[in-house]
Amino acid sequence: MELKFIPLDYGYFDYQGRNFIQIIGRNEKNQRICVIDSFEPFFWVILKENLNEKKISELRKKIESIKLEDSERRTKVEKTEVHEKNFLGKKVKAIKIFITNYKDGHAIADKLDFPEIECRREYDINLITKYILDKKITPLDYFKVSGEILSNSEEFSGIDSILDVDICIKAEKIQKIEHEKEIEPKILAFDIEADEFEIGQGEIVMISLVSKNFQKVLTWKKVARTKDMDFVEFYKDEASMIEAFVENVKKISPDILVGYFSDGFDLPYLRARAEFHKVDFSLGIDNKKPVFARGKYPSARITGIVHIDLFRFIETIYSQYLKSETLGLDEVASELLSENKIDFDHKHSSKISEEEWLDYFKYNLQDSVLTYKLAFKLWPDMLEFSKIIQEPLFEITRAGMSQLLENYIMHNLEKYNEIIEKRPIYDEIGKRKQREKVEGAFVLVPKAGLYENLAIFDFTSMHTSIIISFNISKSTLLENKEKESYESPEVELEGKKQVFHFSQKPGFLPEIVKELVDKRKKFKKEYKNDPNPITKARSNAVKLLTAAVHGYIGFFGARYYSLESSASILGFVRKFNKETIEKVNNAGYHVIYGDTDSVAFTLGEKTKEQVKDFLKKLNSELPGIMEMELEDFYKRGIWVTKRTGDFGAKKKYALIDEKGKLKIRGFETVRRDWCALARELQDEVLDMILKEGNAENALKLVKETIEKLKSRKISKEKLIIKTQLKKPLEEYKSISPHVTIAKRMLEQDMPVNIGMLIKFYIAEPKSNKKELVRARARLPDEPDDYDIDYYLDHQILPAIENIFEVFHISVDDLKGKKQMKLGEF
DNA sequence: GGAGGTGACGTACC
DNA sequence: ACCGGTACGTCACCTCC
Repeated sequence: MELKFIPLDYGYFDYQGRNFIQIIGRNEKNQRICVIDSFEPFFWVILKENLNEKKISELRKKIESIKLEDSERRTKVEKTEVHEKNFLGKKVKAIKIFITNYKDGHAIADKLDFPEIECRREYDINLITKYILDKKITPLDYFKVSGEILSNSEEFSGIDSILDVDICIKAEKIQKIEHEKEIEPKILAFDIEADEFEIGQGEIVMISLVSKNFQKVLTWKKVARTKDMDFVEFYKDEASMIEAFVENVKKISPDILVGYFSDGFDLPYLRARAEFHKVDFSLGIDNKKPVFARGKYPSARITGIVHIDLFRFIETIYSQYLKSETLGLDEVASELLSENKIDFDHKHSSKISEEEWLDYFKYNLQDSVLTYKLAFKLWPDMLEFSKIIQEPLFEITRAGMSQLLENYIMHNLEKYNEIIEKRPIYDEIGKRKQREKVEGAFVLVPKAGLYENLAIFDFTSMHTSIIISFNISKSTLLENKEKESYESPEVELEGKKQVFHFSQKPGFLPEIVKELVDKRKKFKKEYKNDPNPITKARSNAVKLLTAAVHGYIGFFGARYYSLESSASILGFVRKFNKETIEKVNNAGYHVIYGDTDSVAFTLGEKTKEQVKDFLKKLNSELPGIMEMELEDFYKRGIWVTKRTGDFGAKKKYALIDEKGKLKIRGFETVRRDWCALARELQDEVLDMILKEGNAENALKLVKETIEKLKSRKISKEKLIIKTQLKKPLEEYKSISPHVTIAKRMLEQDMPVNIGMLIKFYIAEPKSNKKELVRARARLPDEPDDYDIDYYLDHQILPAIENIFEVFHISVDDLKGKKQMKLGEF
């Protein structure tokens, strides 16, 4: 029997002490397929140099006799093989050790303390990753599998009758085939509403479910049905509502179950309530409950159904493409779908009036509708990440950038015959985290002012191109200088100034990164020629991976961590930026500013053509694949002074291009922790100044705004300050306004969660005494008067003062009041 | 008891 | 534990005189 399938979900089970892989996927007839594949687990020991054949064969005998007696299984070394491999770029002899059960890899490795062994590797890799590496059954590709169909079979303790699949096949051979079209997954979105925010503390009032041609809200509240409530199903109590949820999931049988923050809220809540009522919560196609992984980032895994928490994917990966200031469902849906959540004032279900229930149901349904639509919107990105990195969707949607890149690297090492380096253990991580920081990039102090006629050059993928051009990595770092080697600029590391040398023999990591850069170019072109969501996602995915390489090398949890490499890369970054600044100045331009990989300068008398020719010349002088590009020409730009000190502020500027489009960096306008009034005013002031080249109209606007503020004509909405709560309240050493407000919210039984934006405004002091800002902070619905002086001195003026200073206009001019002279007292 | 420095904190840039 | 260094600015907190 032979059939086609696309792998979606990977799991494994033990049978007679051995590991078997259980892949759940779909075929072209849209049937759900389970493929069971064997897996021969193995890891490596790398031998010390110069061992003779006899020694090696003696060692193999010793290794082959290893058995694990105290294990719950009978695990032993099944066989060994000797291979010529590479490890960290060096040729090594290694023994491949096959064992009965991968889960005992650690225990067996612990017994391998023979003096002939240099080190043991690849027993710390996730079993599924190891399987994909070994057999190349990569997620979301098409495969042809031949083997025995299991139907009411005794095989694997009757697994085929337990699993809810259309076909279960025991694989003999699996072959990748050319894919016809991308899979269109069956997605089911869900969302719950509960009475208490604390998980399990209240009752779940309703659950919404949305899939293709399917919209439902399940509830147990006794509400009089109105004609608009067709989508609502009523149940006798919370327990039977949860049962109905499980039944619906089983009936729809989706490939993907998607929620928004469902790892942290919806699924744990459902589990807690199911446990409370002793309701069966077996969502898996194997009739098992979801498996919850605890930790800082909890996750919920369901056998056979890929559970995706969209919030997780957006937070770690997709947020860089978004403008949204918060990553809540409402704002993200608004940006990506131009659709919003339904406005509904959340309250305890006991306080909801008869008429309000319909709105609450609609609200709940809409959340699932948005989640469903977002899942489709982001599907190309999840698909492409999964295919490029070759890891399953569940992992891809939860991994950080470093994890993704590391997986990409691991899945691309075979070509280099490399044995995979170990993950740092606890002690090592501790050591790495304690080390002092390496010096970072260079930022040029700008001279404050308004400038005309500018251009910006920047290096394309600077850190990554340095890694490739100078072959920088853990494995290419030389202990001693060699004749043919790349030399880093002098850098300070561990208190001493030093220079590092890297081999000119290409290392596997820089090579893999180079391939990534080539793919980036290829996919970018592909997208240009054929713009669609898939080509766009593909191009973006490699772009993100390419950009993450330097961060990965300096990340304490990385397998290929290398502090020397990181310090060297940053040394080159500083060198090239400084050199460029100098060259630009020497060529008769005037450099205004530079940060890390960029340089901004005025053209003076020079023409654009001259600038472009000059760029060509600069590029011809750059080594390796390093390259600079013209970011753009700008009509005007403004740099301001710091509020403390009278020199130019870094990372704070505004530019206007020739089409009149503004590019604002660092200013309060782009900071979400400033009130809308200050942000909008600053934005308009910058716009006027950059368009007009002078401050006259802007000054008028400021004076008008100040007058409005003073006469309380500004709505309170514009004065709300939003600050994120970053940690549990009790961990704050310094009690700032937003912490005070969060505490008050808690007292009023309002939901307070880590990560949420705390909103408040500043009211007039109650007494004459000078009160702390936090004493004057109020919740948005508290009815006090806003503090005019606070908003003037702490929001409006700080936001615009330094801009006007460029035009020699002082604060007193701004306030529009004649100054009190000393003589008047 | 007010001035000024410093640390904690949040946010942005690259 | 889940990319890191540079930088700005606010507010609370502490010390000093």
